[in-house]
Amino acid sequence: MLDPKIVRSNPEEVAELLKKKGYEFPVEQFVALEDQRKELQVQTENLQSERNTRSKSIGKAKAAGEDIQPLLAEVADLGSKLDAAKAGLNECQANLEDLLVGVPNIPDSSVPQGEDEDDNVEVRTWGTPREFDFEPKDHVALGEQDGLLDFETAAKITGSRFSLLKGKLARLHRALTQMMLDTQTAEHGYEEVYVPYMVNSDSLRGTGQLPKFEEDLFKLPFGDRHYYLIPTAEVPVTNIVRDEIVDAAQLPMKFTSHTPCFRSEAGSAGRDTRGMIRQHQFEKVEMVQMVEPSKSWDALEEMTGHAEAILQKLHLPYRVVALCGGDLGFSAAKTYDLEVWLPGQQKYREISSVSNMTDFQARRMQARWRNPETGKPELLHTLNGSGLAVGRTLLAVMENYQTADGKIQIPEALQPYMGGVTEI
RNA sequence: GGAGGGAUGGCUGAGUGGUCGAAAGCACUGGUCUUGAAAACCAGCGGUCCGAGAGGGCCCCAGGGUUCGAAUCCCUGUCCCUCCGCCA
Repeated sequence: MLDPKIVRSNPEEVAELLKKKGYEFPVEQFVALEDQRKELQVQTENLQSERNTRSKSIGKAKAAGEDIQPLLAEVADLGSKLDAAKAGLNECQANLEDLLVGVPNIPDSSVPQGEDEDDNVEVRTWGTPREFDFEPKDHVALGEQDGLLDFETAAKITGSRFSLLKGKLARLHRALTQMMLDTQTAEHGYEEVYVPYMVNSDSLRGTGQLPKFEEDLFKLPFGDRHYYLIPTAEVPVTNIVRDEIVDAAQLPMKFTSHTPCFRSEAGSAGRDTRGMIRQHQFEKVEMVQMVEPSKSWDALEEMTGHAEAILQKLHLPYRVVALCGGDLGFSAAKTYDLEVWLPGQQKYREISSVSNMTDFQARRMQARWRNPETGKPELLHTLNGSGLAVGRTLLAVMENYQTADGKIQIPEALQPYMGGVTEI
């Protein structure tokens, strides 16, 4: 959520900044609601003040043994007036809340202008795409030739957009996960956490998936409410600090977690239907940081490096792109995507996304730290990034490390995790 | 699933329907003392909203209710703890 004070004081300016994200902020509607709120709030608070004063005097009179009947008569209709005022105020505040909770984060000034992914800006590249002296296959062809990657059986078990890995390929998937976790914990200082894979709606509201993006989630009835399968570990991990005030000494908080991710992929019918690129269920090693506000931009660069380190260990060529305004997510102020080279598609494809959410999620979550300089609780900044998406890394390894006879060589960094296996 | 107990400020923890936003301790901040530190002593110290300010409102898990007045009484829900049962 944006800071209501800032929105109130410069609604036009906020609207202008949000245009970069392709979002039209309803200035007039907001200002009208805000004016109404102010009036109703003052009115309600005056009535409350009056009730409090009078009730107190009744208490005093009673203690002094005086007759309180005349005083009771004076407050006779105060209650109903107050109820009416409160009801009006509540409704108005709910409307304002609904409006504000649907407004995306303001993009940072360094975010490139643009509408969609075609306008993203390449920041740097690493490595050189390998030259093949044969026609490289894509991961589907590679995996299906010996039945290690089996989409048909997965479809039988569940449906489309699920995958079944077998044997050494399943192990390679696990090896990647372990290598990523070990790197993030041992080399980059993250604390590993194991978290629930189902979350409540408060958590999703905190990180910004709700209320606007419910159709992207798997929703499970539970008693008289719902739980949701996590679309990313960002949700449970970031919500660790929801409704907390942490000491400055605890910052930065750096967590990493390996979880499955579940996405309904609503609205993506027909896109990336071949292979493991876009699945309802996939694994990811996530990095999350909670930092003091002045440090979040440095943290964004640092975290991007932490994701890059994995690709570098695997010697996978990639590029870093800065997302343009139109391609930025709802909660993000700035995002770098890492795109890995896929020989099967002759394209760079997203494999990680690292974002600074500034105080946007923290405000929704009321995640704060005590600033030693002011002694007051202030909002944290939150960041998250994939380090990395395991399924996509697996297929990147398959395609980049394939041999002419259809085998897959195991990158050196993974061999210790593969029990010495060097080729599949 | 059954039977009980609980939820109060950053933390621990008192609390009578009426100056209770709330004792006390810890933590924190400032001061005295000290070469310095510790200890001791003194003082300060919840959050949030509206307001230029004065000031005012709200918040004792959440939502309802009773009442002139609720942290305190009643109802519903959530979470935690203990015991029994079941269980990977």
